[in-house]
Amino acid sequence: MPTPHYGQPRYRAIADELRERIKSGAIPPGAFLPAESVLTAEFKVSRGTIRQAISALRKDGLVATEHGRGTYANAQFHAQSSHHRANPRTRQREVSADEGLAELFDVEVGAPLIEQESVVRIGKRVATVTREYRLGPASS
Amino acid sequence: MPTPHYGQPRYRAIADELRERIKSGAIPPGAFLPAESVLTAEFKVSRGTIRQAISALRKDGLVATEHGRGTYANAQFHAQSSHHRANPRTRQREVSADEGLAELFDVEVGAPLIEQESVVRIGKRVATVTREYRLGPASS
DNA sequence: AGAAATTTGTCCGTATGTATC
DNA sequence: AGATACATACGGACAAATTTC
Repeated sequence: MPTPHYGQPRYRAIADELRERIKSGAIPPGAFLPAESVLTAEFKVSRGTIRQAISALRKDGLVATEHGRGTYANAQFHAQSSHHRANPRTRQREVSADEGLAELFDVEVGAPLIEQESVVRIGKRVATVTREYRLGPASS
Repeated sequence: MPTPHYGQPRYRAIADELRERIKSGAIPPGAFLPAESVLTAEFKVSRGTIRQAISALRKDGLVATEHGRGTYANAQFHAQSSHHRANPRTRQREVSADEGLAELFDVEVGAPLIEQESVVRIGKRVATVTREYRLGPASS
């Protein structure tokens, strides 16, 4: 009998649980989370649900995932003013609309937008950088 | 708010948008479309709707899907190779690297980069603007 | 060097329940 | 009632990157 989702969806509950483990230090920065297969066993949900939960954490910048390797907790505090590059392959932040974006979105210059930046590396070299813009939350 | 489908259903609007991206070259022949999960995020619709849209493109022969790999644009001998540059949703230009880009690409601030901008409209509204950066020609 | 195992990425099909036009 | 669409969830299969043997 699949899928009653009264109240809170399971993927969100799982995301909360994992977030807690990271913030509490049970999963220290840099350490890998259990594999998806392990998490499905632990929480007794399907893999898709686990992936949904992890996806939420990734969007929050809490974790990063690498194909064939795993998902690990990010060191997210003390982010800037350091001399060496961590590896944020994707990053979300709020920016002000430049002239071009303002015109496209039909907002004023300087209006808040959400920028999602992702970096594609080939080997160590950066191949492409993609910045995707959406309207900020303060818009209907 | 779920489901106002005045006039055109959303899956058809999304199919049109994707078709446009392919024909405009934003998704060149052979290139993969974003994954279903990415498209759900981009268009803010459910997976079922995305699958409906892609299914339409597949029926038109515009794209092909391979299990476990993804969906890619077909090498579509564009019929008569005519001149349809009416509504360029995508645009390419040369820009100067800002601080963030310069660091990622490991070039100086102000170095020339190629920016490819594409605009996704849902109905008349601009949903997302994507700017993709690559190194300019002046780099080997 | 090569094969196997592990792990994530992606798609397939299906299902339940809700809501709106 | 029917079509459209949402969010959630299942289980399966194949693909691809990485690690281990």
